[in-house]
Amino acid sequence: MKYEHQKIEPVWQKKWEDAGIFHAEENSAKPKYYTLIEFPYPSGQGLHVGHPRSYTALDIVARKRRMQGYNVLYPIGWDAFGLPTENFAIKNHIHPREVTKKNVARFKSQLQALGISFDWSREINTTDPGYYKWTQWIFLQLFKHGLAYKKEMAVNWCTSCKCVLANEEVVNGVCERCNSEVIRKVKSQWMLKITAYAERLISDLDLVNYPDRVKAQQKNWIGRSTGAEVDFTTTTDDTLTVYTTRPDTLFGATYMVISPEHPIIEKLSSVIKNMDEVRTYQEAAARKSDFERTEVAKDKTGVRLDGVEAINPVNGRQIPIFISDYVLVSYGTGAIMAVPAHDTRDWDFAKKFQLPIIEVVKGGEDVQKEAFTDCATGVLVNSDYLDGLSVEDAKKKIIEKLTESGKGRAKVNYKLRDWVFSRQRYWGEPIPIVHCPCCGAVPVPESELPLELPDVESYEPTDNGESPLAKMTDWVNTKCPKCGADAKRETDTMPQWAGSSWYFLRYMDPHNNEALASPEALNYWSPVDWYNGGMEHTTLHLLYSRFWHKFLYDIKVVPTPEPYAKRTSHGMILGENGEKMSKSRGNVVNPDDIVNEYGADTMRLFEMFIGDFENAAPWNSNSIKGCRRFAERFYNLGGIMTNEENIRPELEGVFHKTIKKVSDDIEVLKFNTAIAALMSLINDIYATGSVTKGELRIFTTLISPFAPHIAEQVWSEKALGDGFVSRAQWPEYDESKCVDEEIQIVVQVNGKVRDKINVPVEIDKDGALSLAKSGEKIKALIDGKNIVKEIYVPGKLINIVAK
RNA sequence: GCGGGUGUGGUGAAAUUGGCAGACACGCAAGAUUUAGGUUCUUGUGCUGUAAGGCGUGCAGGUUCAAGUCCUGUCACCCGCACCA
Repeated sequence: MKYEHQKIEPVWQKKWEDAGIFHAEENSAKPKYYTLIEFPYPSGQGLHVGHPRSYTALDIVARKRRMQGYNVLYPIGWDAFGLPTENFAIKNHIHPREVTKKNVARFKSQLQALGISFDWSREINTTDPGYYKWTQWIFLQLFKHGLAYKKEMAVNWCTSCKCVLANEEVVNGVCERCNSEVIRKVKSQWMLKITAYAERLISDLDLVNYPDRVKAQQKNWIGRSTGAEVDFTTTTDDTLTVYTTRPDTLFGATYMVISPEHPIIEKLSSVIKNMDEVRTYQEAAARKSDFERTEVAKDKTGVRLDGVEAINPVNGRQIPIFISDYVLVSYGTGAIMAVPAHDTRDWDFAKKFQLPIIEVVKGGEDVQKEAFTDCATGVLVNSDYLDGLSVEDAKKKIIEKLTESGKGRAKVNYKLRDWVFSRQRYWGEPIPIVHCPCCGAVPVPESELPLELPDVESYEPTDNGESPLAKMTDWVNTKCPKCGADAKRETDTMPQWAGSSWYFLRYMDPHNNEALASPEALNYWSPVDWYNGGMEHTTLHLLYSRFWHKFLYDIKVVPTPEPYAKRTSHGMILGENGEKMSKSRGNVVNPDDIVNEYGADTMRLFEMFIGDFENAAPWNSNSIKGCRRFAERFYNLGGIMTNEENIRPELEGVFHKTIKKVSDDIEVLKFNTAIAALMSLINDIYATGSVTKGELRIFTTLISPFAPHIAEQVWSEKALGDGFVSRAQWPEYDESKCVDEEIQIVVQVNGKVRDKINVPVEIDKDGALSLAKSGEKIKALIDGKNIVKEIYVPGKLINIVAK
């Protein structure tokens, strides 16, 4: 028989589906294991070769767990709301629902052709009203708990999508999706108070098993800093509060800077003599996009407020106040005290505006030439009662003093900002809120959920920045659920991140109409045991979903404080030229072509063999052949099978070692070396000219998570066991059989390998040494020399140091 | 600037606590079989040298009997954040 993947793969896929062997069991007595991959956005391009890297990896884990006796949940669904679908719909005048349906069908058939052991009976879709009913429900709970609020604010506005973007969606000042310019625009937006969870989002990272780089990146993004707030009074008797991480340098503050948007400017407009100049600067700053504002970062600009000064609370000194766009309104208090001697940005500004620079921390070079910013070594000077203290001690002391006098307090700040949650778009979950002239924002009653997306004639966003839903007057005009007065529905929709912030919960109980999932299902399946996904989601999806989950934990909907016990991350698959795959670069590989030509098993083996799972790897069409050959060599083993059940003695050691290696490597994502070990084993088997039935059974079981179709085929053709190999038991190894009786050790002279000898494993130092010295090569090298030292590492080497 | 990562043959890459650098695979070369070609099999394949030997994990030092691995310095590239006070 010849190995024909086109024939066997669809057969086994159908048999698996018919037998439902990958369905998670209800009410199972087995221990549970929940493996999760990031559900795909069903784009029009179809599956990318990057998708199977993650899916196959956790498929291997899921298949191994089933064979180890676990009740495994490995689900799949569609993150189907989103802009590309909507844009395609607009362009081609098709309803986004139809586009989604088509794309999902294509993705599904592509995934099924890969033989991933998903439980298709639990398939979900975020655009399904039965699903987004609960997305809306969660939003209402957030609203009721004061964590969803509406706010007039400057937002990121994509000029092409005509839509608000979250900070996370703006990359280098342009829209992450369409690369168009993003400008700032003041609009009323729904916000989610993720900042209320900032502290726990950091501290609870201790509860989970994530890679350090993921934890570091999340911490960095949340950006916790400790310092103090200090109240400065002004010559007009107003108060200006600043935030600083260096309260110890307060005596060195020689001016203040507030952001151009700071509200005190309006308050002081009658006092400020150069208001025209101030207004001009404010307008210029407002016109700048975030991008421009950071592009020209190094050149400081600003305007001094003429007619008002601030008073330093520790020494009563009057200092000028500037406005400058290097101070951000969105962080801290939107105002800073400037200490040019010890802050590089303040130093630049002071030099440009010829402001005094007073040294208050000694230890650096001349502060007139360069700011001294090191906190670890300096000693305080020119600072009254702080003189002589270290920076650390001075911080404590000044905060103490400020607190006593009521002029300041310790303060923690975060870079993380609240989540801009509304989008002026059609293809998203409607926000279930009614705006009533008397009652304000009123939640749609839960009994009326889902609030379905109405059909509209045109999905184009409007030029004034309103959602296409605003044109649907029949839908928009409604009654206030509270007082019955005429009211209007909220017309903004939720961002794509909404549906993906809780989808893993829905898989636990996907058809429930009474709750997002039953408490029993949540208790049994929570938390996700192993979640694999891309690094690009670390500060978006992963953070958002941790936030939602923590909120659901607080209101006692879910049983665990963290959603994912373990997170791992795959590297990208790059084009053959080492660049990111993209249409414009012409280096895209279509997974369908690979599956057709080489088969799903070869595709799976190749993607796992390609390199370190966590690092990026360039595609290499040549290497696929090696994996295909391996698959064929495995299939051909059937042709040299004998009917013995035992493992032959000469292969016993290598079999046990390989079982151990493959078992261990899967747990630590070393799929490449697991496959290498299997290749090596098959080479050893071929070297003997035959394979016993017992040996082939073990080999087939070991390879089955990687190449399941061909494994099933060999399992059934050679009658290796009952039913499916996918239901067989994972092989065990015997530690004592992993150790060889005779081993080769290396003999070094002065650290250089000169000889190799075979010794029994239990040999002692003297025995090994005398054996080593009896070799002709070694004899010649140490002859007539003084032996200074002899090192023996059992099982490894001997090193003779001779002079 | 801050945080994280990478650097090893012609190529993708391996390498428990420091202990044989290059497993496994691709490619290449020679041979065998079959053939029209491919497939399959065997052998070889880090560089250098006829050989013995010498050299070799970005670069420069250091520790050690022994360093890809530890320490100090340095270069290059990649990813994330970035006027966050």
